[in-house]
Amino acid sequence: MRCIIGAPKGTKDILPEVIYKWHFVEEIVRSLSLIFGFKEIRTPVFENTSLFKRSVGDETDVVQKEMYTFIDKGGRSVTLRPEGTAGVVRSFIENSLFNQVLPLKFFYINTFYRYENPQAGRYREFHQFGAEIFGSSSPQSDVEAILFAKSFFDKLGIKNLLLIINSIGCHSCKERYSKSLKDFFAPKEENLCYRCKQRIANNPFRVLDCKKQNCQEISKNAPSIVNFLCSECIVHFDLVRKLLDSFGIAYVVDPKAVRGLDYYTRTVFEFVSGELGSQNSVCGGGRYDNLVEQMGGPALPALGFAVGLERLFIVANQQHIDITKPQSCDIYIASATEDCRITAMEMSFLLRLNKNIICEYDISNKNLKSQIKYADKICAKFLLIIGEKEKKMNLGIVKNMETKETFKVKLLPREEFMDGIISVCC
RNA sequence: GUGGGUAUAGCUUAGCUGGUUAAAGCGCCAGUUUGUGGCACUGGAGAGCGUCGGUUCGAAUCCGAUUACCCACCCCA
Repeated sequence: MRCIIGAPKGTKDILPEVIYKWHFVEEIVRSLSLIFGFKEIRTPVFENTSLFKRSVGDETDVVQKEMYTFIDKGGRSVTLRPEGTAGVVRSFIENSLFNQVLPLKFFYINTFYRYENPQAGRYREFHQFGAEIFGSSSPQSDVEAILFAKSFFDKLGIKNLLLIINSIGCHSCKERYSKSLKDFFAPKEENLCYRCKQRIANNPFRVLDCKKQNCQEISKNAPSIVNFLCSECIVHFDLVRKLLDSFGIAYVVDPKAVRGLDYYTRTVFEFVSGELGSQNSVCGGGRYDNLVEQMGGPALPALGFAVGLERLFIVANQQHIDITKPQSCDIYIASATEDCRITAMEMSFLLRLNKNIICEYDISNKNLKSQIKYADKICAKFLLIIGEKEKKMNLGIVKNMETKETFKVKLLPREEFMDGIISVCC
């Protein structure tokens, strides 16, 4: 059946039958964050458009073509968040969190929005678990972030992820590299595409990403970032690698790994999976040492990463990671007559509210047989039958649906009833 | 934004070269004698074939457009 109005393109409902998987993953995020000292932060779903333009970068694809931007009734341009870092950085500065003891570590589980054509592992609304660390420039914090992500995957039982790392240099390295790229591209400007001609001036790194044939050809011989790293950046990257080595974390250095968001500096990393189809990245992140200052805050180093949860589930399913479905009904209370039905209802509330037992009873006037069938279908562990004769004798029949064993319990007094149920069912 | 594929009951599908009330399995609902589930049997509800338009005496079957989904490019998680 088709609803008159369907869900927007690229969005998905998460139905009750699978929500427990999300709860499971979210619970791992929360418990792990607690242990690792990352505190949850919640920021708005929408921000002022300029926030993303300035932080993510005006020339990036995310800003250029993927943002859900609209004018609100007050004439303000606002945008549904396409990523998590910008909002957290904004909040960090706006709430003067830099005055607290540093470093500070945050995590979030949020929805994000990108106007893209959906495909495997890509949606217009998607979920990310992300983490950010503010106030440390040391390689330890890079590895702290990487190990946090790694521990999360390990805890879930996800295997065979490849960790890719690279250094794209600090502000001054990028500056020098940028200048070199400009010098390289300038004489060839005529052969570049319209967009790239503009990019040379604004953001020459993006020319390297352009997929127009001509631009790609020209980019082939462009200088590589590797040759522009300053000694500090080289030392930093070496230390990151040494730390990873000493922890026995396998990784691959890929000099071409460049994150598509402008704010990244120095270490960038990514966890990729071979079980994902074309969108093979489950986690991406890196350092953004200039962003806080650039957004009006103090000059503080920072870094972070984000895990795409939809993609994570694809990998988890591929690897048959089993997440046990929680019990949906402990006891179903069936009733034979109208009068018994009321008793069933009373008993349900007693058990629910006093004993935390997941308890169901008939709310649709089914006959006894149908009620029992229903109890079976919802996988009730126990069945309590309130029968007419038994009720007169102050008794109810409890049946273990699996073993078919039956027991009798007193209905009154209430305390005795509840104790009786507990002793039989727990 | 571009390219390819798909579009039939809740789900998975059959409907060949156009022809009467569109079919099956699963699921759902009800019943199979008095108050007890999972099996079996019987019956029932449920789609007018994504949408709009065209060709035709006649279309789920042909053509066009459109939308959505799947996959890919780009980019990202």
